[in-house]
Amino acid sequence: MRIATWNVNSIRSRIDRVEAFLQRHDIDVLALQETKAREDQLPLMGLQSLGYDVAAAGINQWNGVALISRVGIEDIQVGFDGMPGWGEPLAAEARAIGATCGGVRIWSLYVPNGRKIDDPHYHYKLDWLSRLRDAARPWLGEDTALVGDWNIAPQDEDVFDMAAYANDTHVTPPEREAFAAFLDEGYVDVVRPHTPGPDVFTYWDYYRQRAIRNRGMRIDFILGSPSLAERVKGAFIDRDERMNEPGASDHAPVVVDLAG
DNA sequence: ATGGTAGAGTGTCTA
Repeated sequence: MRIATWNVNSIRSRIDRVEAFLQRHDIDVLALQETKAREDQLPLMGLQSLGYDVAAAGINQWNGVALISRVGIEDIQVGFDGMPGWGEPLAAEARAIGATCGGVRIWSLYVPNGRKIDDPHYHYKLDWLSRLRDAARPWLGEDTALVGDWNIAPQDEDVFDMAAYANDTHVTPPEREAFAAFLDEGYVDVVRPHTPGPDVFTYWDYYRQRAIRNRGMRIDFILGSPSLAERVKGAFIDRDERMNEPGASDHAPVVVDLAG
């Protein structure tokens, strides 16, 4: 089974590229972030004609998450118990949708950006991650994948220029500690072992021609529970999808192959 | 510190 995650930056403006991506790489399950569409705005026809079912959550033009699957979508959940995600002053957004697809529990996650380190959204980001970790702890014993845009670059090697991000979000010690806490609990970065070398970026800002200059960051991750990690046969970052301008999302898709 | 680009949808907000 082949699963992927992609911050698509509007599913409506890029539906042709989504469908091409699914076909080009023979994807079974695709988790999307920043769909920027309500459920009633989703472009479903083409996806359904390709054999995919869609589960999505989105309530405004900035966020939104979705799961696209051709191996079933069961037990769909939006958010989870005890976790903010709906209706709170800083959180009137859809940032997590989970479902069981082909026997694997997959969560499409769009971690809060944090904006600036003196912004309330920065603290909301850390709190959101803490609650996600609490929610995800019981899932360690199942085949679970936590995938999406984490808005954290966990290592210096994950940033094109650390000096450019001094005193900025995505690289602060508390954010890195929040990410590392998932690994400490037993979740595994299942992509890095299969992408050796320096080309690990998954995101290149639209500004300043950062894609063609390869000034990017690694902020999109697929974390697997131990049993899921044992099934991983390979992984890759579809850099070409990002580099094929114009019309690209600012993020590249990340793909993982599972045995069985 | 600021600004650069892109997408939502017309006012800016978000990233």
